[in-house]
Amino acid sequence: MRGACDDDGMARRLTAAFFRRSVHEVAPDLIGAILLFDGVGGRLVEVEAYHHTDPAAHSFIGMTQRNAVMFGPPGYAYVYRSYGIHWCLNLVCEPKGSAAAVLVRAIEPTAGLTAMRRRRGVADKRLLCSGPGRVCEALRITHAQNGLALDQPPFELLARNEPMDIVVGPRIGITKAADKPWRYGLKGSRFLSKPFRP
DNA sequence: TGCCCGATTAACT
DNA sequence: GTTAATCGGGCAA
Repeated sequence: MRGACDDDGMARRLTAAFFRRSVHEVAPDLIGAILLFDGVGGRLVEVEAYHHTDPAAHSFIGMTQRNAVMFGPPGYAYVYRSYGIHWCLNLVCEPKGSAAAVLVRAIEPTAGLTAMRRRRGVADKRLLCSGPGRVCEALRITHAQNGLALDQPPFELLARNEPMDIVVGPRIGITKAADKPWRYGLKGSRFLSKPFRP
């Protein structure tokens, strides 16, 4: 999948076709893409891949009320409650039925900094979106956004227009399949939720 | 119905 | 480094 811009130089909007591929192709291709919600957001610098054959995935046990969106078509938001406190945003991938998704773990803030600081209650730019729960608080994403299409407002998702230096490592905060290197990040970014071990 | 636990975070020592 | 906060999902009973 080419990550370049359109002929007219404008950033390309990511649609379902972008997501209808292996979650392990989509995840690294998302690094560097711009994710906005109501105009607030920035550059994706850290994501993780999940798939229904993966014991760590919510979809591993089969379709339930909570994970139903994961089993639907690609290009939609799956939002779930984490630890009874936080919200986490996933982008559904692969053809319908794969129940695969990419977890958004960290964003480099570029738009709506004032709103993010107000919502998060912190001033440090590095603490605004460095973690899946922080991303949702900064962008004000909750269960109300579960099932929304990613290629239309209030979401806006734009492809990166240049190659990125991607680093890979084990996923964070899981106990099952913890050895799988399905965490992807932008090399050298100061906005990761945790550093990648060399 | 009850119990256990989690794709987390912030505030501790 | 450790731990409390906080609550819905999933499953056993």
